[in-house]
Amino acid sequence: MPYPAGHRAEVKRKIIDSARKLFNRYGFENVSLQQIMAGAGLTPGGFYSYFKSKSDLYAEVLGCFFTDPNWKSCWEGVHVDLSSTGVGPQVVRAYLSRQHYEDVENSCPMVALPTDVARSGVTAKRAFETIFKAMVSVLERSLTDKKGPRRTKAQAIAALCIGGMVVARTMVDRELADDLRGGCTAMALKLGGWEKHNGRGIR
Amino acid sequence: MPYPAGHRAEVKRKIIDSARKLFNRYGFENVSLQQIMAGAGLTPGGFYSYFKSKSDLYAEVLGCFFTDPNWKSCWEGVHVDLSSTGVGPQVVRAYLSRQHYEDVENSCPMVALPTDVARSGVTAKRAFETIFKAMVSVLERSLTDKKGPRRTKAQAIAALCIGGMVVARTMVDRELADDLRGGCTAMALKLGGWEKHNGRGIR
DNA sequence: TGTACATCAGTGAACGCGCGTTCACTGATGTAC
DNA sequence: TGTACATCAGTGAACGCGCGTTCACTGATGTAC
Repeated sequence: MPYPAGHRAEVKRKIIDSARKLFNRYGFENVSLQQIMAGAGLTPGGFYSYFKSKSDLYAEVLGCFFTDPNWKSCWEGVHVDLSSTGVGPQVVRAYLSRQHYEDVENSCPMVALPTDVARSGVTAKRAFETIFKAMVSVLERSLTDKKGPRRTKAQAIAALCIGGMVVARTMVDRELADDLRGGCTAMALKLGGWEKHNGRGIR
Repeated sequence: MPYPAGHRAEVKRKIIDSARKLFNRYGFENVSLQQIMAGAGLTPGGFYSYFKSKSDLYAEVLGCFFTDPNWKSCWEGVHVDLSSTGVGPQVVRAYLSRQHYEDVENSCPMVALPTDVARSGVTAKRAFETIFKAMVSVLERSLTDKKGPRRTKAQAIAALCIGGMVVARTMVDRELADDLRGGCTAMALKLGGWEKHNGRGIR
């Protein structure tokens, strides 16, 4: 065993992390293996001892989204750590936040890569389904009202968050983008029955 | 004048139309000029007598979206031709319809290309802003309730329609995609105050 | 502790390919007479 | 009506380039003694 035990695992993580950031910024097809490997401090030739092909990397990157500490807390940890009803509005606000808008590299892939995935193979799509279902599940658990199908409502809130951020990122007018993010946040909270009614109802 | 008057205009329209369909299906960067020109019945060399560069074509394609008869009726014509209040639910239903889901080639670019535009230059983004504003404007005009900022509501409905369809296209499970489209339609209609209350309230 | 060795992570040049773009040329067209 | 011509829309081969992928090789590492 010429190298330490965890060596390969650590290097693989570095490659995936480099790929994730580059994919988020430029999309699947607009990033070369050379760029990905350079981001991990390596040369292009080494790639194929870690992955079978470039397209195999897609699904691994999307899959590792769940192990990324940035987001793990959102979809999995939060609804255990915090009060159940408080998670919904928290996820909505975080998702449509200025921070998420600006931090493209660490963005949720559903915002940065949905059309790339729509054009990709089954593996990438399944990874996306898993992420979306997790988001819907977290939101659904946090809904308080009894009437109406709760899952439908949770799906719509998720779609509103994703759609709002996707469209905001296409705008050149920053003010319009902020306006859109704010409006979607307000309406998502309203849909979930999470709006604040203290005072005049305006925050 | 060795060729008829409208000749160049017609050929240019053919190139743009071919590009629009290919872009919708594969994205900006994943389509070659050769494919685009072949789609218009031409060879690659001729491209540069019509456009300055490939990236110049992006904005022209997005811009021509307004002149495309398929969509023109949606954003511009409809609210003149039909009763003002009926347009909102009509746009929502059409946007999230099975037909729009399946017909990728003739899709609204906000569904097929938002992340591509987010990575593109200012010109493409401005074209997108125009399309989005038009959609919001049509929806806003159709809102009936008085309370609350109507533009905010219209923006959210648009984001919900776009987001729902974008996410639906990423799913491999067709049933899940249909479910999502249906749910987003219902919630968008509810947000706009357009849901039907005849009978038991279920359609 | 020190040396020889087997292992294998990573290198970097090479490959065939398709890309965006250029340009000298072809040939279909309407016009002039 | 028929012919010669000027125009210019479109052709297709060529270019340099960067891509994904391969592979013979290098050299850093832990182990054996």
